[in-house]
Amino acid sequence: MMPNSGGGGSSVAVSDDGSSGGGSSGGGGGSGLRKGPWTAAEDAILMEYVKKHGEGNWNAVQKNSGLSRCGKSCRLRWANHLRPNLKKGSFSPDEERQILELHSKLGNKWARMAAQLPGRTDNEIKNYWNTRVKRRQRAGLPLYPHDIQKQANAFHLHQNHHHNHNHNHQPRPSPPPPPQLSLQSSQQHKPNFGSPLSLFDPMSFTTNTPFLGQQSNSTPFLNTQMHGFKRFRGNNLGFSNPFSTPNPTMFNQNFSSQLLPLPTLQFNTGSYDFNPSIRSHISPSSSFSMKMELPSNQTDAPLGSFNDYKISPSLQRSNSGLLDAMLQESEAMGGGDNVRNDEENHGLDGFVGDSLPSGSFFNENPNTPPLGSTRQWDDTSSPHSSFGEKRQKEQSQAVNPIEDDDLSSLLDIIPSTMMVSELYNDNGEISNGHSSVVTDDDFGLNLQRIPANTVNHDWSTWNNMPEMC
DNA sequence: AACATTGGCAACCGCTGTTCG
DNA sequence: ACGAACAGCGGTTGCCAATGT
Repeated sequence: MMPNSGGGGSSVAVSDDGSSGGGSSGGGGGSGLRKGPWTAAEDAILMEYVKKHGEGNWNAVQKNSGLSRCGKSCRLRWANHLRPNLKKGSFSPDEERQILELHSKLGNKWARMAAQLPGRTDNEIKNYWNTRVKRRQRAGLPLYPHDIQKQANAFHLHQNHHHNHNHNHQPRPSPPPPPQLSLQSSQQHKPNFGSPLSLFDPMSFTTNTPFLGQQSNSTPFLNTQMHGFKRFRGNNLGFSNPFSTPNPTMFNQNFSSQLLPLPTLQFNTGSYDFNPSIRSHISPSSSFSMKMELPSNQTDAPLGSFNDYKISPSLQRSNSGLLDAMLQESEAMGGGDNVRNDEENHGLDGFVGDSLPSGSFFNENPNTPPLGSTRQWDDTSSPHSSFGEKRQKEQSQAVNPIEDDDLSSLLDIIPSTMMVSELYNDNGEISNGHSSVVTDDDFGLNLQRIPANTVNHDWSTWNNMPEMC
């Protein structure tokens, strides 16, 4: 698909209130703030501002730089497009699987998911998921492969057990949500799929399922768990520098305990067990597909180098899930001990061909008409999907320098063996914080529309999916 | 060729939580 | 204790391009 050169947010407009939502976070209150797509000039201003002052205190951007954008908009633009080490382009199969696994465990906690996917933003993940949800929903297919489902069950059971075990020791500030399909806020009006595994079988899913009954009686994830960390801003004007090195001490003291969910969601595993009789042996030996693109058409201006960013001791002052991700990525990319050499991992940890483990991606939902024996659980049917890009695997594996019980339990469930393409292209990744420009001629784009009969590997169904699209 | 549908994505919106005076 | 300011999260919107009919 073409990069969105037009930019999403409709036409450029001038905001009357400037305070897009939330309290006063918009700042500036109605002084002709711009809305809509960002221009290169605006990007440059914002980049320059962050370069000088670091992240945080976004409302000061407008005041100090003359940028006619609300602080909220600045933060968003920075976080999603301008900050260093952002990884643009399609999700790799590894990343896609990670998203599945994380979503199965966390639900629509995009920011936390993004924290586990270096270089990816919550918005990206959210968009990916939403489009995928729509597609799979239309197709009546399960969202989670069997193995991920099992992992998620194990995870939640473990977490629940862990929680129960410590029940008398930890305050539980969040009351259970009302029975509903998701754990989302009351602003949600449309049917949604926020709950972990709630989309497992959309065709047969009803509010009477045991799963929901369990859920309704359970405590949701603690949405506020991160705040103690996120709000760890302090004495340096609230600024942080996104280009500094993470402080391991801070991680040990704050990160893990704040980041981790404490889900107590219970699952009725028996009700959602798939028939694993048919297995898909996915041989991801596909062509590498990775489009690199500007964050938008507005960022084609020279954005300057980050090399001269000052290293501020105020790094972790203002924080976010995105910063978490950055910190992790920084750790991964900085040649730390956790970083594994690319060369070591090529074609190793992943499964290849018939050795692909636990890939029983099927929906044997009795309510769903059989689609044939070749039906597979199929996510990379997404035209946005890509294959290969192995280095993301290393990144994802090297993500977490943090260890504690909860996080370990989470990470332990995520298999170290991810699907790996046999073919890949090392050029297909941004690692230096600049958006690589790959034109629409990028082969990855072309691959997305390859007819099934021209793709000579088992993943063809992922690209084709005649039943679905 | 024209129109409709779909996919992708940037940006906005509404809300909540935290910090600070 | 209270409210304003701030920061961030998750959901939604709306545009554009590609694809399908």
